[in-house]
Amino acid sequence: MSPPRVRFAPSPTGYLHVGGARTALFNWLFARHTGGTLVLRIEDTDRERSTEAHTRVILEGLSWLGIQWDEGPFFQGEYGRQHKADAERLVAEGKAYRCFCTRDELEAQRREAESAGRVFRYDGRCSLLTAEEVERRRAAGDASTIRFRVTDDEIAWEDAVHGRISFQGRDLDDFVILRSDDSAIYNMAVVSDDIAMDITHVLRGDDHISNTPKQIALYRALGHQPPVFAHVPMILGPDGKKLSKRHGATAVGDYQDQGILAPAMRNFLALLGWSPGGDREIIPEDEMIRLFTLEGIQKKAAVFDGSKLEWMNGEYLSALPADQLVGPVRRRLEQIGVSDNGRDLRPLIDSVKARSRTILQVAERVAVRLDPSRSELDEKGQALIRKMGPAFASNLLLAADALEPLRNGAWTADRLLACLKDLAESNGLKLGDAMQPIRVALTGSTVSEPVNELLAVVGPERSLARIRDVARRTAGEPPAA
RNA sequence: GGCGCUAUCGUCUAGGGGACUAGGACGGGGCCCUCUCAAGGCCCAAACACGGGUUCGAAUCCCGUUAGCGCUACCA
Repeated sequence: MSPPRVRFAPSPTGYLHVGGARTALFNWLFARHTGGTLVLRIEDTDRERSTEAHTRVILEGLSWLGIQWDEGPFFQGEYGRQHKADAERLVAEGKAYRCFCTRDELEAQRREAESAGRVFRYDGRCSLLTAEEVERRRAAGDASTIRFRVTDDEIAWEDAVHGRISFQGRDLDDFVILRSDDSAIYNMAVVSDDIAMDITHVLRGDDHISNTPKQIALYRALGHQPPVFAHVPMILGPDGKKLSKRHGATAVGDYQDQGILAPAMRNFLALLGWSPGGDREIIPEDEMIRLFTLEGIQKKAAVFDGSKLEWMNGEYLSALPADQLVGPVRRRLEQIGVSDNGRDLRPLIDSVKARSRTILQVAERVAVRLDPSRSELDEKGQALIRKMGPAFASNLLLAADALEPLRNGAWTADRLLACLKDLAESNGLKLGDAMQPIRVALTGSTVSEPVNELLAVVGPERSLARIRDVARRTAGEPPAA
């Protein structure tokens, strides 16, 4: 059997949605796993809503996620002649027919059916037209569409994720395949293109299940073997409804902006609706490709859980060498207007990345270490100052004096720790009472890397200046109640 | 309404008739470690939608019910 050919076919009517991104990811994983080919096709036949900007954003999103396509991008809009030719061929073979019903007439029929409590299905009246009548009306310039003639047989297929799915032909009506302006309707265009591109496996959202019988009927009418269909489940918001704008971030670009790492996003998305079996959570790209199978795809829709994404991102962040974080962190620093003064950011990144979950957090914390005066006192920091009372400022001053001698050349994490321990001991302080005020002074918060390491990355000048500054400004605090 | 799909902890999932006292992960809670936090270690709470079958035996197979979702355009 020749290697599979799959495709990802987004319409450029919006940004790259996480659902679309996951569909693309599954196609890519399948292609890589099987040694097949991934074709990218932009379905831009909806002229009203498609834009080049959207196309570009979608392509960038895919690239960011590390999804490379092997062929394309092709633009469906360029294949209009083929779509039309296929539709007309079906008419010539009697498998489709010209329909002269206008939208208004159709609308009236629909309303009538509904008020009678019936389901509206096109009754096929135009299929009764004689060849002469059709010719006469076309010659007269009457607009017409082409409708596909659906037979009553059962249409079934073995879906790679759902198993056997079947529809009855009589539940379908004769659907339009070519508009009166000669452009193809989605189902026609897709089938025509998938045939032309030799697509062997169609992996797409399961909201397309009800399109599938129509498409299979078209394949058969066109004399082609339908591909294997694999309908992947939808992604839902926390309320169980289809994920949409009102659930917050839904575009992959949003996550990129929030400081999510591409490998984390990819890992998270892969596990939404697919499982290699067993307990795997963090799965590197090559493993993922090796383990990916259609059988591992879930039937059930999955809820997008942002907190798990963040956790996973934190895992990737901690594991990533600081080297690879310098670029993104520097970009973010520029965005928030912080200069790195030409400093090597790696030690700073190393000291904060284990405690961070996004690049944004890393950058924020690096910024504070670059310039402690940027820190903002948070609630816990305020609570500590209240609790310690005058001791907060006086311990700070004590520390500054003790640390002063290390200023020239001895400002290392080891020496700083030893010095702080001595300080606590000789003044009868608990280690925490010596350390915490420094932490708060430098970061505004009671949470950070070990204080000696913090001091080391901030450096002697800024540390000492900041400690004394904060000591001076808090010296007037009232004693604890 | 019609047609279709789906149903295991709050969430993502493991599970393919006995290995199930239903496992893991996120999130939540507790303890240990500890200058704080994170990490790490240990522990706790938390699920097979319901009802019928089939079977010696059912989370697993079948049927029904219920619920959720999708589609039902000269949109894609």
